[in-house]
Parts: sequence; C-alpha cells; structure tokens
Amino acid sequence: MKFNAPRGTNDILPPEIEKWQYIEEITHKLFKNYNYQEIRTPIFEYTELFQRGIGEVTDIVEKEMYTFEDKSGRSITLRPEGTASVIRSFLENKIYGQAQPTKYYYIGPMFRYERPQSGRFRQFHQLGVEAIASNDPALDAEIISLGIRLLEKFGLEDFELHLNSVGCKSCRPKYMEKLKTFLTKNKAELCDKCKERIERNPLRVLDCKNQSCQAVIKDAPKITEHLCEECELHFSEVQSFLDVLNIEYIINPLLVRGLDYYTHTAFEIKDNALGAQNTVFGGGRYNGLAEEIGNRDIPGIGFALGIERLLLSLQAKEINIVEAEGIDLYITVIGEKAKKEAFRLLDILRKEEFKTEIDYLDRSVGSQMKSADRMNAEYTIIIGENELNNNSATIRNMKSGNEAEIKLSNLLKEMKQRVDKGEK
RNA sequence: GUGGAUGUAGCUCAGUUGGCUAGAGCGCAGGAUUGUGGCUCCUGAGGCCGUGGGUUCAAGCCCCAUCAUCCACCCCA
Repeated sequence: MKFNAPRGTNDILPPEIEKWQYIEEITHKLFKNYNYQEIRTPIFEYTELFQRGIGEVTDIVEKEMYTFEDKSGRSITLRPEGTASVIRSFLENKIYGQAQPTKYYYIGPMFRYERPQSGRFRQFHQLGVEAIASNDPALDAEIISLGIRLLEKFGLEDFELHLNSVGCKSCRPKYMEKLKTFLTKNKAELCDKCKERIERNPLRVLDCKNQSCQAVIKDAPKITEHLCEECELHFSEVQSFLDVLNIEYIINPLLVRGLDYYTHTAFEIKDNALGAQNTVFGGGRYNGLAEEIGNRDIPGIGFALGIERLLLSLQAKEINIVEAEGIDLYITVIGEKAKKEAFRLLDILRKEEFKTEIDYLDRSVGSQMKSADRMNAEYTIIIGENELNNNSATIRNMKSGNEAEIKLSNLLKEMKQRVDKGEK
C-alpha cells in the first residue's frame, strides 16, 4: 500500500463505529438530562488562544500542538483540548449577558503531537462538559458525578476518583515558594528532569514516577495543607456534596494537572485495568481562564473524557455495549426477469422501513442464501420464474426454515405482521 | 524527543544451522444440491516474506539502513 493514515490516527470502521454511535447517543441523552447543551466550536483556533489559555510552559503548548501557518500567515493550531475554545466562544458570543450559569457539552476530535501508545493518539476524541459562571462547589460535585454516571451507564463501576485542590491565585504562589524551597534543599536526590522543574514548574515534580524523587516528595509540603481559607472551604464543600451523592474519592495532594488554568478542584478518574495511560476522564475548576483570554472574571468547571480510553476500559472488562444487528429481509433473485420485479419490491419494502438487502454480485441462489444468513436476515424473500408466473413471492423464515408462497398484493401486510422492525 | 519489541495471505500465526514451485487454521469465492443458508466434504483465488541496499553459489532466515505498528518513558484524555 502506498498510503497509511498519518501516525497516531485511526480509521473507525464498522462494526466498531456502532459503539461510537451508541456512546454518543447515551451521552447526548444523559447530558441533556443534566441540562447541559451541546456546543460545537471550530477544530482549529488561533494559536495564541491555546498559548494564553493552557499556559506557555505546559507540555501541550511547548511540544504537543499541531501548529501551522495558514495562507495569510496567521498561526493556526488544531485544538488540543476543548475548554479554551468553549470559553472563547462564551466570551465572543457574549453569553455572559444571558441568565447564568451556562452549561455546555461537546464531543469531537482533539489533536496532540505525541508518540502514540496504548490509550494515546495524535487524533483522539473527547467528550466534555463545561459549567460556566458559577463558583458553587455543588457544581463541582455535579460535574464529577455526571462523568461517573456516564461511566455507569456503560456498566463501568470499577475505577478510582482522585481529588485534589490546587489552590487559587492567592494561595498557590505561596505554596509554590514553599515547595521550591523544599525541593531546592533536596535537589541532590532528584532526577535531572525534576532539577530543571524546580524553577520552571515545581508542581510537576509531584507526579514524577522516579523512585528517588518519590522518596523526596513523600515529605514535601502538601498543597492541601497550604490552602487559603476560601480554597479550604470550597474544597471541603465539594467533598461534602460528593458525600451526599455517595461518591467515593481519594484525596490525592500529588494530583497536579498539565494545564495551567486549573484552580481549586482538580480530579481524575483512573481505571487501573488500563495500563500506563489510565485516566479515563479528568478536569477541574478554571476560575482564571476567562480572565486570561478575555479579561473577564468568570469562573468555570468542567471535565473531558477520552472516548478511546472509555472504549479500552470497556474492552478490558469485556463489556459489550452493542449487539450485532441483523437485517429484516433479504431478497433472493433467480433469473434476470425476476431481478426487475425484485428491485421494485426492494424499494417498496425500504419505503416501509424494512431493513432490506439484495444481491449485487450475480450470485447463485445458494450463495444468496448464504449472504442472507451472514447478514442475519430474519426472512428471505425469494423471487424466481415460478413466483413471477404466480404473481407471488416465497418467503422463508431463516430461523425455522419454514416457507410460504405469498401473493405480491398481500406481501407488505404479511411482512408487517411477521417482522418486528427495528427490534432492540 | 528517548528506549524496547514486532513486521510472512483479508485475519491469527508456522517456517529447522541460509538450500527446490513459501505453509496452516480461520475468513473469502465456487461446487457437491440445474431454485434454498447454517453442518459436512471437495476445489479455488489470494504473497514483491514492510521497503532499499549488502554478504553468499543460494536470503523469509545473516548484516546495514529506512519506514510502519505496538509497548514504555515524558505527559495526559
């Protein structure tokens, strides 16, 4: 073959696509049930949006963006995540002028230039929600529970919710200083990368997996012990609202997220059956984001869920979310004359919403029956010389093998009685 | 960006210390059944052995390069 799909991209083929459609269907239904509305933003944005929104020193902006110049010389970037676009849209369309809060959701492809591996692709798909213009900790709990309820809809229950507060503008800088001081004191024990991180992004050291770093981190000051009063209160309220919903969580002070815009609540749902990339969904509060990209102080919270990871999780647990669906009718044609009549009948049956198929490869009767069988047809309608002469069709129940010759004039009525269309 | 593993039929994989026209199972197509699927049996199609070079009388096998995929690191969905 001359062409491959670009590295890290995938074709989604049938029957796999059925799962995607099912996930989307359930998502639309559940999210609307929580009164979130769908929003569709462009697949690409001006690069500055992500630089400002996500943060210059994040991995995403530093090395993972698909950035290029368009013909006018503007720097364009394929969206690496959804939140920045949604907030940009919220501000640009002046949605803040309407009744608040605003609750949006989205489903679509995201792009990050990374080496692909299990659960990570260059084009991948997220579904996510954003609740904008409210600082209510109950909303934090709603967002988290919404994600969990969605997983439950697919029969997934065996996962861990990690919860943390990453502080706010007023307490995080102070904590960072403390952390820096501590890390500098223990610099000798840290890996080379973490040594660099002390200045650039000390929080990142916290989730380094290097053993000697881990040993240092164990005694590092914890952000949960350095929150300001407001953050402290918000965090405990979020927990108590989660308690109300009987949602279990693990407080994880080492949970730091890779995007700069998070404040207060940060969370990740991990499925330990997944291997290295085990975060199925993650998110948090981003009260500084609207300020950063639009000079308006508007709070928000959301999560993003990786659809490919959801699929992997289902696979790991051998959960089948879609049944293979058969067709209602297969028309077997014998002889050229019959084909015209059969083709006319095919159209009529389809108009009546029977899922119907016919042979297009000039195959023998036996082969046509075989096709019908493989398509899991409920009935086969056989039309040959005999039937033509009698103005009839032979119908065969593929399960029982019973056959009957039916007048064409009665065929529709007969099939309506026999076939349970669109059964599920 | 770094490291490791793997590339042979549509799929899953055999292929001996290098040695004849490269195999199996499944799938696909046709037939046994001149108008009837599943089970069975028979037959068949389908391979630049990832690609390019090298070593050799001889390469699917050895060497080099390259590409791709997978897995891991980094980090995240």
